[in-house]
Amino acid sequence: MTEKPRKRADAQRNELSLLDAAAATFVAAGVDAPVRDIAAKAGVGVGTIYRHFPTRADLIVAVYRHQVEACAEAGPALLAANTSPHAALAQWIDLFVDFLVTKHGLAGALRSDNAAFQTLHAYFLDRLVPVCGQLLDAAVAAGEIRDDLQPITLMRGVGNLCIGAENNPDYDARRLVDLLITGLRLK
Amino acid sequence: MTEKPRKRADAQRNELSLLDAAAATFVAAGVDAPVRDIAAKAGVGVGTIYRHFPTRADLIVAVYRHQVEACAEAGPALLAANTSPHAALAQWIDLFVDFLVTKHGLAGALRSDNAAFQTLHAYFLDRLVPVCGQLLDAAVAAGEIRDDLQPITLMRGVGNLCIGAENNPDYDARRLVDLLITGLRLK
DNA sequence: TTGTTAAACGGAACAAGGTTCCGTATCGTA
DNA sequence: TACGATACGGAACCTTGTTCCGTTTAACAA
Repeated sequence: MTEKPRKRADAQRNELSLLDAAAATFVAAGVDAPVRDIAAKAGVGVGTIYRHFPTRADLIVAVYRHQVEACAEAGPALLAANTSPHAALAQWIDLFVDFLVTKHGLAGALRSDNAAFQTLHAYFLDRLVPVCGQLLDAAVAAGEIRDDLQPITLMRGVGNLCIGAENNPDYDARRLVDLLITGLRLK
Repeated sequence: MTEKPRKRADAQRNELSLLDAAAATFVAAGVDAPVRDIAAKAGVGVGTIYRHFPTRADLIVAVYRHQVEACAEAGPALLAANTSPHAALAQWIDLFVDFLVTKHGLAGALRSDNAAFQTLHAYFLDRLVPVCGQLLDAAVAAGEIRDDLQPITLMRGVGNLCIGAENNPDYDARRLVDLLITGLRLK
């Protein structure tokens, strides 16, 4: 039962190089950076990228997995630390916005209907929507907000608002997200 | 002074065909449809497209100009027809959302930082931001909403919320825009 | 009508990026 | 050390945007 087809040493090495190179390239040129650039920076051929990460989304997910996990785990923690669930929700959304606006092009990729980004989309949604739902439910239960907004709609809306938010002087995504969360309140 | 370098008959004809073909193609395949497809549908070579419409944005603007103008003109009309400027604002935004969500891919194009879409961006902003500003000012003057939101930020936010809204069952852009406008209210 | 010319046309050619494929190199093991 | 499986590299191919130039055609004057 315990399969153990351990990967070859060179394959493990390359996977690491690729992750490093991708992280660096994403910072410098955004998550849409050419595959060839990433391969070159990692010192491998393009074939090697596709072997390890069949789609760009797989690579992006691998690079940001830790941060997404951290965000997901912050949800319950914030709920526990705040007396007002609405405040916890606002803080959590803020965390999510922080994450998105510092990853050049990520919000846009999340939105893309390109098949290659399907995995990315699915991962973010699977991991974060339940957390968002928890916060939303708590706020509804506390009578702080309206009860007719689906977690997935909120997540998508916030994601959309973050598109193109990086270093754009006359577009304040955080501000808009804040208005959205405010609009959620009853009364 | 009155220059009259009238265009050649074939050029005028082709421009019309192109506009028709583009409109049809945009409906069927979105505003990102391949240039070659549009050229083929119009029965002209790709060179002819570029001669008439140097960038894709020029073509998009030409196709949707009438509708954008109509939207712009609806602003003052709604203000005059409503006793509450906030209600007028909500209705106007609704018109804008209607326009965007029925044009597959347009909201995304509006957001693109690709140089080719610069003109599109500029046209929409030039034409609609002042109208939005007028509505916003009136609502502020009536004491209905907070006074610290720039028209351009609002327009961009609404545009962003409309990205990917076409036939997507679990994403209700209109709903989110509504929350945003609600969040604007004082109290 | 016909000749001349500037305007406009078509589409081949080129560039850029994604993706596939297969001959070659390397690893792990007997 | 030899051998099979695994992984690698990068050329080649596809799609889409964009440019360029030889050819066609509309406009107009003689």
